[in-house]
Amino acid sequence: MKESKKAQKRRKILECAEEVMRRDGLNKFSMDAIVKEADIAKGTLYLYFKSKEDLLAQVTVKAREDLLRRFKEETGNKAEHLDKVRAILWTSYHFYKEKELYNDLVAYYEVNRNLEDTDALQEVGERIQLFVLSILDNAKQAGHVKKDTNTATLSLMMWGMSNGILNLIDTKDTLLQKFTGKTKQTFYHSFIELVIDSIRS
Amino acid sequence: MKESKKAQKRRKILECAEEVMRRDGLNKFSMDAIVKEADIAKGTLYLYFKSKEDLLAQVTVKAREDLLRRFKEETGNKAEHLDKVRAILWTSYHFYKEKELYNDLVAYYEVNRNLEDTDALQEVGERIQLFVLSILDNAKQAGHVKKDTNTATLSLMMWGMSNGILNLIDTKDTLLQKFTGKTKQTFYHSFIELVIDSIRS
Amino acid sequence: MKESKKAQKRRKILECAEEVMRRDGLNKFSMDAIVKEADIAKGTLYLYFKSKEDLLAQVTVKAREDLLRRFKEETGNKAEHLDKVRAILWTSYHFYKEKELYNDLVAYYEVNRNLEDTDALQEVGERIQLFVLSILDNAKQAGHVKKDTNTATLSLMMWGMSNGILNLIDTKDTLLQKFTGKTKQTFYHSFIELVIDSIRS
Amino acid sequence: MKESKKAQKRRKILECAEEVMRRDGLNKFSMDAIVKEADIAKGTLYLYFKSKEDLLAQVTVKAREDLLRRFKEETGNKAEHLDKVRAILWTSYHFYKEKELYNDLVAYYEVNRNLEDTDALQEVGERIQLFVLSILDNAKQAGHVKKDTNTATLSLMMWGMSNGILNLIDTKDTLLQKFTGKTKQTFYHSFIELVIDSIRS
DNA sequence: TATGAATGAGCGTTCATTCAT
DNA sequence: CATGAATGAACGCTCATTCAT
Repeated sequence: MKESKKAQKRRKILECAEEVMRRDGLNKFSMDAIVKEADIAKGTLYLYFKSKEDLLAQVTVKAREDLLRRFKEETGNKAEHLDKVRAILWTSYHFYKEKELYNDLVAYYEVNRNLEDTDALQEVGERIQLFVLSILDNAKQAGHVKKDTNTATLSLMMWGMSNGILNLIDTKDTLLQKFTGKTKQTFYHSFIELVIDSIRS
Repeated sequence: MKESKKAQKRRKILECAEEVMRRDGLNKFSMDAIVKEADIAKGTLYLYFKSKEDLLAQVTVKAREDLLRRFKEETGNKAEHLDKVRAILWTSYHFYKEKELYNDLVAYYEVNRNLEDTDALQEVGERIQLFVLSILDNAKQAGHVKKDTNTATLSLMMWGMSNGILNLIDTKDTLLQKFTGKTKQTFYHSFIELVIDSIRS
Repeated sequence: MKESKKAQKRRKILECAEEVMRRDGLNKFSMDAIVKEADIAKGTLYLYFKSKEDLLAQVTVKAREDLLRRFKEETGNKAEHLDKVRAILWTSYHFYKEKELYNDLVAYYEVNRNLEDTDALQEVGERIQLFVLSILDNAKQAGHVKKDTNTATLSLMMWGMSNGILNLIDTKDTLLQKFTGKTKQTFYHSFIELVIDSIRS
Repeated sequence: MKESKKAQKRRKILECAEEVMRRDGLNKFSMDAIVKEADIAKGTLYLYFKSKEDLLAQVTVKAREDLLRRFKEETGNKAEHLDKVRAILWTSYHFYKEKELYNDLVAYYEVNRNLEDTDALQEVGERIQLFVLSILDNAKQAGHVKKDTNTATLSLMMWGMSNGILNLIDTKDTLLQKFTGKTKQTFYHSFIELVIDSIRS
């Protein structure tokens, strides 16, 4: 399986790239650092990824795929429909706590508007949306969510809002303490309940 | 009026810097580009701003001050308490549409964790929070907002959520169309009503 | 006395320049630092000194004049001819310990060959040589120095050698300790006695 | 022989660097000039030397190694012990005449106190001292040098004095002519005999 | 005479990308 | 497939000097 060997190496490089990005920051990391971390030659890196931007996009795709997998795991555990919704939001929180890189990637793409989502990037984004949408639709059908809720809109809105809250939590810790006296987790809990309140029937 | 002449030039440079940042992106813009845009010599730029980071911080301060001014103007026009809250959120929206740079700046400082907010930067951030808080407190006192609402938490949460939504609107337009069929404005309207619903008594 | 007022300011700037050169080093100091130290405007500095190089030359002239003055004081105290010669060499040592800048200046001019001695610089150099020469000639005439000593040659040689030794003392302290176990002062003493031994009759 | 090819290029760059330093001066030379002289790209220079300071240190090491090699050659030719000592001093003279850069390098590291000698730099300096010391010790053991001579002290002193004299010769030619009428070589000869006189038994 | 804002060539260094082997 | 030496444009920043006021 030559095929699998190549894929394996690709995965290894991707993991090293994640590590380097986490360590050095999305604005500072260099291709050199990745090459060193992965213990490969400069040219080899360009054999697998055609540019720095491409590598960044593929790391992002992987991160989003990981997130989707976690969504599925965590919602699978829950019986109640609204708990599944809560699980989605808490997973975003925990995912960010474990691998803050993910949220950096989101923000990075937002700041660098001219980096347009690649096809693969869009595709996994859509898969995430579709999954969240299915959770919401089921909850609605089961009557646990207001009849007049536009689930598609809500699905996207949850994504936007939770990213915004996570960024705030991540960078405005002092302000958070000073104004609310709450921990990050308590603050995020308040956010989740605000969302749930506004949709529950 | 020597004073005013220097201040005038400073303002001019700041405006050129804004333009360049908008055009080239916060991660890509160069001091050279600003120098060229402002039609001044390299050294002159460093006469007014001691480093690239300093310049960035001062542009951010200016943007936040502009935002606060707009908050005051727009809430001043409204009679109803909840309309004042709506005005805050709509102002963020319009402000971003006119000067999308502002939201990038917010996110930028969030992505670059080790760029610590300067004193001036923090101070204006707090002034914004305090202003929004006063609006919410008044609304609560007047009985238009639920008794059990934690206004300080809400104030911060509104900031986080609206930034997240604005980023999403800005970068995921295709997704927005595909999933909801809504315009940016309609989508943002839904967001505002979700917030209002969850706080009104 | 407008004249004296100008001369006074010139002297003040010169002293500030010395201070800055001592503090920041001959290779690192900037005209800005001098302007700040002397509390004058940039343009004013250039009113008194036509360039950085000119300023450096004039500081050097002043340093050499100070050295010559000290030579005269210290040799004046001594009765014995050979003690006067010793006094010359010890004065170089103490002068360097108090104002190491002097030796830096010497070295600086040596490293920067294309900085040619200005007329004023040469002139004070010659005055120093003539003074040392007169000390040596008197000692020779008094029979305390070998008859066949070429005093002019010796005078220059003493200058060269003591500068070399002072530089070595200044920068190779570790080597000095490791190889000889001597203090700077003891080492310099050995040097002086080597010189005296080789000329005394 | 990949190894040798890299070493060869390193040597070539080192030689070009020497040439540029000689031409432009140790305080003025730029990395750009070296790149141009060696006809390589800017980045290539940094592939071989990690900074300007590193390059300077390595050029100095090379110069000192060359000097030591010459010391060994020239002393090897001589039968008499004192002629070996003379050979050391004459070698310094000739070495400086051929590659005046060497003495500048010595002085440069002395002027720039905070450029600490790297390990390699110190090590070759010590090797030189040890070699000279061995010459002096042999001469002493053979009874050609005074019994009470401290050879370690003398070894260092010879280094210091000859550097001082060479600098003087190099930069005070006019003074030398005017005061002594001697050529550089004759003057240096006088210096050597002064040293020899003061140590011979 | 004194000022200090303005200049701009120049610096050391980095790094994404290429290509001959 | 893999290598890693080589590239060179671009970067943020400095500073001696000038000149209009």
